Amino acid sequence: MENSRPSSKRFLDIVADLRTIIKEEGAVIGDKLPSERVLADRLQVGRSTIREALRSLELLGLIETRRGEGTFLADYKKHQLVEILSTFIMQNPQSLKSVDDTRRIHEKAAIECISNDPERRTLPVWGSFLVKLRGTEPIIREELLQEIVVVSGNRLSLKIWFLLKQYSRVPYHETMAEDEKEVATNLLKEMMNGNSHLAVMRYKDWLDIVIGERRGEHEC
Amino acid sequence: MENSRPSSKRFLDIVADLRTIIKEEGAVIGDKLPSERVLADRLQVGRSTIREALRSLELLGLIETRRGEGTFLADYKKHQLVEILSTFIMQNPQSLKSVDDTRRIHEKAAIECISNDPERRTLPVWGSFLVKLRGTEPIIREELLQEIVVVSGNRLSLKIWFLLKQYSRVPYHETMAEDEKEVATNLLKEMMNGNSHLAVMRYKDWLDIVIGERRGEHEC
DNA sequence: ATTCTTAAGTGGTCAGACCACTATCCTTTA
DNA sequence: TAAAGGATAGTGGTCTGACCACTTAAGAAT
Repeated sequence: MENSRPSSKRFLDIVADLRTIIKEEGAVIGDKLPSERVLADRLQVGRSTIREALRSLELLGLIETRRGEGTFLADYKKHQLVEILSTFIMQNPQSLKSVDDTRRIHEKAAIECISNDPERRTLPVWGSFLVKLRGTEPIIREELLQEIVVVSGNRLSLKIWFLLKQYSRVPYHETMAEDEKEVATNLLKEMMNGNSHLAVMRYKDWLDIVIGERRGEHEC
Repeated sequence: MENSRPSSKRFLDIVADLRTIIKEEGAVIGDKLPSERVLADRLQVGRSTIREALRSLELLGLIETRRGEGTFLADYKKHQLVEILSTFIMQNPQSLKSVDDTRRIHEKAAIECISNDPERRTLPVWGSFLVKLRGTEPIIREELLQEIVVVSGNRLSLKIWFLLKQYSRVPYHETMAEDEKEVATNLLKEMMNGNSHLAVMRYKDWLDIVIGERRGEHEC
């Protein structure tokens, strides 16, 4: 079975075999996998080969290992995909602008998504935000944007957004000023009305307030 | 240096150390890395630990190993971790949709960016594409989109797009049909005219052709 | 019944030994 | 001289066995 065409890279076969085992045993997220020694015996390979395969899957975020306990199926919805590449491929974070621009791309897309979806744009959470914006309580900037990106429903986009937020120079953790609240209110209203175009314009107004400069530049 | 806070997973530290070595030596794609035995000696760890790290990076497609020759920096743009994640992570159709949606977010943003930038939208490369689209030569789908994302100038967005393209189920490597060429032509024209709104609409027309279904859904 | 000790099981790491393969140098040969 | 061939060193691929650090749970002592 696993002997079909043994490639020159045994550990790659093991990766495939592990997939088979997981599937056959119907393992669910959080379940414990057989120990390295058991796997080595069952697949008739050395333990080091098993480990090379497991470590690869671990770096991918597919499994999780705990010393003294065992190996477990990880929640691959939180794949470290982006993190790995952010530390390896994207070794040139010299362009903070790229980070900010990309973050805005996702924010803008989320706003449009919600505006165009009758269900999402009528969620009660937006009404709650409107009330809070009218009040005097301090509101952190990222609260609103995070809710927007979350509600848009694209988990990968959300993941990327969270990552970029960390690298961003935009002061997302600060509270909103009064005029800022007004712009945010307009943004929400346009979004709830399903007018994605105007909602995006209000979003850009808000950016102007937060950042100050940059208007008229190409907005990439 | 590499002894700063050794985590419980040594091989993860090694992964980081390898990144440092690659960076310091200014290694470029195709360059040869030090041998496993040399690395083990230099980083003061066992060879198996080095191998676990290297195998992880190999599965990610970041390096390439050839028995008898050595380990080389791979071209991450082409390698196939597609297969791995499509069999592990991407079993969940929800994840697949996230990938496709996110990829479209970046494509759409790039189109808007270029449309709104007088310099970028008048680049001679678009004229070349128009000519090619009029001709009978086969054109690969991703050629045009890749050029668009490249020209948009956001390197981070480009890297994310490259990554997502690998995971995507959309047949980007196929050639364009005749009616497809017409839509692409319209997309380019609107973009060159600076009409981002219409350009995006043509882009969505193109998506309809490529994928077939999905129209009227909320487009996130 | 509680606490403590112990043993078994697990992942983490290392060292050494082969094997298979590749490239290179160097001898042999035509 | 030039080509063919073979020995050799270096590389990744794999296995074995041995520790270590840690967790868990069974069992002993209180």
